[in-house]
Amino acid sequence: MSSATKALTLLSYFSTSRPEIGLSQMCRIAGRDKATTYRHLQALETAGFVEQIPATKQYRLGPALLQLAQVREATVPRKDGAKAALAALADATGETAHATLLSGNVLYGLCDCESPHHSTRAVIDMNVFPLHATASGLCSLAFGPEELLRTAVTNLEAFTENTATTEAELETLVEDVRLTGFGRGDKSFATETQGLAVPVFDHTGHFAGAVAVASVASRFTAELECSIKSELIIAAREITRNWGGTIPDAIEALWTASLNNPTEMESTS
Amino acid sequence: MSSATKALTLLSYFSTSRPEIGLSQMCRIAGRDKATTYRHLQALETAGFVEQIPATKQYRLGPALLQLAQVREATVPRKDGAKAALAALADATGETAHATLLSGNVLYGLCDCESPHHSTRAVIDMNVFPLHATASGLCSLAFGPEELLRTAVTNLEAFTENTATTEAELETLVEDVRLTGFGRGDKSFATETQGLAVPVFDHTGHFAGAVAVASVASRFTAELECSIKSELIIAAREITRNWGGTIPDAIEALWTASLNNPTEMESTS
DNA sequence: TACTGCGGTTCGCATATTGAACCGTCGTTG
DNA sequence: CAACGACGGTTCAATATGCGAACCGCAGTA
Repeated sequence: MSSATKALTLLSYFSTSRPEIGLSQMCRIAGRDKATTYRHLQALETAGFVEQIPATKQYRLGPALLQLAQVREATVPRKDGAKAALAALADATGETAHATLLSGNVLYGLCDCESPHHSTRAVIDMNVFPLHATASGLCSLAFGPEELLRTAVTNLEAFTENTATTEAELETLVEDVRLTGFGRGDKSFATETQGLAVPVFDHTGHFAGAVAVASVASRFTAELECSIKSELIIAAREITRNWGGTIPDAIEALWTASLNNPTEMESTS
Repeated sequence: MSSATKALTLLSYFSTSRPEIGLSQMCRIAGRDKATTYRHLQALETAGFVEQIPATKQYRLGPALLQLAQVREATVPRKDGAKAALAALADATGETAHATLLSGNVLYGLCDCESPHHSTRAVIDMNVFPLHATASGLCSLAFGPEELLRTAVTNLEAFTENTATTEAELETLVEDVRLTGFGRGDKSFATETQGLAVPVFDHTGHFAGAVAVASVASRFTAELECSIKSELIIAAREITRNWGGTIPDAIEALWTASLNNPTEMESTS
């Protein structure tokens, strides 16, 4: 791991739920030496990727990110194209909706949207989505590039007791996604959440990412699932259109079949 | 310069006008070795800060930036607070408006807004604003931390023949800003543009950045200048309020005086 | 006063980083 | 078509660079 990579990974520890991190705290989180961490934070600071709050000496994400994100959006304005569809999806289902973006072998969270409909809701606070344990990740494995599966099996971390931890388990899950057209995360990432995802495609015609709904497991019923699936399809079409792609006919057919005989499809898993 | 810093600086070469950069091109721009640049780009890629377009092998900014910028915005939503005011400013003046943010010793562009009023207009395409050559930069030197001037004089690059290139020249310019409350960039950064800027303040009560209007030199008249100044003051008050700060009374007084006897003030420069 | 945890610094060692040189491939051109 | 140059990517010896244990001063506190 290059030292540049090490420095950059520090950034991923910032999140909306933990926006400010002190030096010692960062050392503990990253599991690295204080001097090293300090130098890395300094490097990040000179580049404007973090800034130090003078009062508390804590670090937080810096303004240079706004710059670069702006350039990225101006060049590849995918986030804009997803926002409206996600809002509609969250509103229609009453659950948290989010979109993910595959870049290389990594699935990044792009944008998420909570619904105010319930007081309890799933909160998306991730930068990178594990491929083997989330509905979006399984979608990527099912419809993304084939080599993705090879990288996924190298890290089958068990997030819950439902996480697939063997290559065989994972392959059955992926096969199920290929049959139904829906990625399912049945408490496989967090014990309280139930995820459903569908793939989206970009102008190259390839798999580009996924759009998903994370529901609270305790209120997840067959009716809700059916409703979420319908809305997911609408959102996937919308986002795919915005990104200049089209849903492959094969997948549209899967969705139709899957919605018409849900029980038969579920029995295949 | 740490290798992390070196890798991070590569990111700053991306801009809306140059969103995709190949390996060799990046080497030339950065003036560094090919192998080194390649490794740096790889590190950036694994961190999601750049991604490689499979078709052309060129690199462009990656999706991880969107993540982090989102967190930054959620934590310190300054851009949102400036957007509306900038739009109003651009609309009222018919010129390009922008806001800058001081972090450490560097003045970053935060957000800009072009007015559709004229067919020719100033285009803001900078990540970092030179302190000695822009209206916003002079504002920072005049009202920001004192040590800023020391770092500014270490790089007095001449962008045009009007750029201040000696410490003495720069100090007269800064002194003028301190007397009038307005930063002026009289074709000091580009030969065709005329900038006017005022400082904005954040919740700490310190100088936080500047809001500015960049006009096309050929249509810059005394009337336009007066109009821009009035609108700038309105925008500065608005943005400062949004950032939780207040305009120091001393600066409000400068503006009032400067607007009442513009000729007398100009004679001091 | 002694103790703890904090941000920040020092310094010798060893490892990760460096860049000249090299490779295979592509599109161009005489 | 073969020679050419530009490109992305790789190798390897040399050494610059990053590393971390130990240390410093400070602030809170018991």
